[in-house]
Amino acid sequence: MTKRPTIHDVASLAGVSKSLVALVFKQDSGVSEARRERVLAAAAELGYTPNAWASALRSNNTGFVGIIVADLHNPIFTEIADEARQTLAAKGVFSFVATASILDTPNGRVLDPAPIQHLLDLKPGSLLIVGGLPDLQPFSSLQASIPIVVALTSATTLPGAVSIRSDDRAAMAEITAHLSGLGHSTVAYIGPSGRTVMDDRRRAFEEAAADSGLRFVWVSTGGDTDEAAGRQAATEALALTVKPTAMVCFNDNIAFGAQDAVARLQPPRQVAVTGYDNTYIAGFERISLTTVDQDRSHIVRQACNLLTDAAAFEAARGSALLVAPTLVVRGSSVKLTN
Amino acid sequence: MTKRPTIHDVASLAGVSKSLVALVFKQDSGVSEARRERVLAAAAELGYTPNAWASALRSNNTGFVGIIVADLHNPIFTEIADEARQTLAAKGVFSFVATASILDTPNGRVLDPAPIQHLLDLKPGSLLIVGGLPDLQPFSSLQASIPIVVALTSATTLPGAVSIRSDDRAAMAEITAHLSGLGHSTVAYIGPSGRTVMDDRRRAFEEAAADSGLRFVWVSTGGDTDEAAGRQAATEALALTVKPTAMVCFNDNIAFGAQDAVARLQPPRQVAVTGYDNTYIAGFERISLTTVDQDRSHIVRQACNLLTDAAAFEAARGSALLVAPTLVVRGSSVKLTN
DNA sequence: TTGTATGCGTTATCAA
DNA sequence: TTGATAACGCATACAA
Repeated sequence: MTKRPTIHDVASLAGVSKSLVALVFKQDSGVSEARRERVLAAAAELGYTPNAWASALRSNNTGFVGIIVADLHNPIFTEIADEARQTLAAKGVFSFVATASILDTPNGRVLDPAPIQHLLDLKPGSLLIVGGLPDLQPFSSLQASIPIVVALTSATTLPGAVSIRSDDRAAMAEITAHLSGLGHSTVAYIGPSGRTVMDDRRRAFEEAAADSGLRFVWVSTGGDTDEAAGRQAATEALALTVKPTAMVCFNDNIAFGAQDAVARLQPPRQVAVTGYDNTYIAGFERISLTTVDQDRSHIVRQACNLLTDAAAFEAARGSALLVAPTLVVRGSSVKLTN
Repeated sequence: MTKRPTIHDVASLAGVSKSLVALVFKQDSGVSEARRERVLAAAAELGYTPNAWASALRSNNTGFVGIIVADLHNPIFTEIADEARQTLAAKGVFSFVATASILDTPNGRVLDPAPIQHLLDLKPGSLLIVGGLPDLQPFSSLQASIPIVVALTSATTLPGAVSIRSDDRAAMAEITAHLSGLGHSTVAYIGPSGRTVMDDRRRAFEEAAADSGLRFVWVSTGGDTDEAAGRQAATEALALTVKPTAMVCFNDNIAFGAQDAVARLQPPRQVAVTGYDNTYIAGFERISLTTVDQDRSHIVRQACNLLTDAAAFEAARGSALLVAPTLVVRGSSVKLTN
């Protein structure tokens, strides 16, 4: 194995001290042109690149952005993470994505501290958390020292963080208005409970549904947010004695499961389904899911700005930014027929 | 900010030397029960966890598995990465997922070396690469020193690595037999070219199609593998003078795009579509995509075994393991009607 | 402008 | 069995 060249190797090849090499790779000024070129040439010859983590160990600040994805299975999480990574890269800021790991224990779901801790050991200059985590405890001691932005959920237990999410009340008002306009009067809400977004969104639905004069029932998916849980809960909802003619789902994944449940109905029956997130799948012709667009790029832009501009973050610290959602109407929200 | 406790803090609280604390956290034996308990108690009180990267710096070996995901947009990549992470965690092995970043340059697509380099700086004990990368250069100097496993593609430029992928020839033979059994005789292949899996899979299709006596045409998606490229290429294919009655797609994402193109046909016309990967989306009732199942869990199990068992890896070094695929027949592969 | 010394949190080596 | 010391690759204060 060819060992990776270090600052030491470059220094000895260029015939200078290690400090000088460090200087060349840090600042623009403070080193003479002649030496700078010698160092750069030596570095190029050896193929040297700085070891960012060794430097982090020493300086306690690398300036990179740590990105934590709550769940790889939800496309909107990976899309946001990926877009953030690209946006930051365009600004010349490096980011590192880590995925959270949820452990199923007898006491319920717990956040595995290890992957998080490992990312934090890397000493990120700021942190972006995408999606809801069972537990924000590992970050509580950090919120004073680095900017933390939480996207797609609110960070109630992290008062020093900034959260950016779409306005659920506005979204649910649009959805219920849309459905009642289509003639629906009995609607089921299919979604989980337990964490902030989950409960907030459901309550937002319930208020909006009441305002629109809809009869509604909530069928829980437990703590799950995937299509399997959606399929199961929707199947239950469709078997209720007071049959809902529309199902409003917590997110797209659950809605896809609900669509499955509708497709399997015997005898066939048309039931409207709506989602939340506008993942790319919702736009497929065969899916055509009416859903709420969270304005991904706006969320990402805002998040990246806060993550890289300390003053902007301080000004926003502790606030919960709401982004205006848009209802994307597609074929899944069918008109009521009888 | 409360600083994270270090080995130093634990040592002074327990009234022992740092070396002893390190020993306690390293091995089971070699330290007296009395001291071990004192150290453990102190560590618990302070909430100490070792800083893995500082230890990597010194020991040159952390034992963790680095996982590189080629593309977050493809569900099978994230699913494999996630399942590998869980499988390794069950074995008590920590893994860290990094996502590759592809840069669009005038010279075509290039792998951004930075994220890769950063992961390698962490000194993984072994490496899992999920999906095809434009360039395996950054790993060439590494293949002698640590086990590298490449999943879902072959590593032609990395002779020291082990690749695990499904048998494209077997899969394509099944697909073409299935389609010709349904009465199809003119089939379009929708897929990219340029990298190994891309070209291999296409050639496998062409051979199988010829063997099955099918007429076929290839409509390229360029270098793209997403649904937008699939939609576009499939639209072209459907407009050909010799109209294909079936479209075999490189992967599920492209197939979803192809399904979109079919759905938009005016006047409506039934065209069979097949995919490759059996992502969870393919199983949705409204999608019902006939596709090739790569036997995810078998691939993951095999990969994780090689990544954690040095002897097993050495025995397999340089080989390309083929996993038997299964054709999952669903509603999208319609019978030929006229 | 350049070099020396020291420390980040850890492990490895060697004595005791 | 335990402790002192050096080193990993780098950054920073300070001296030259």
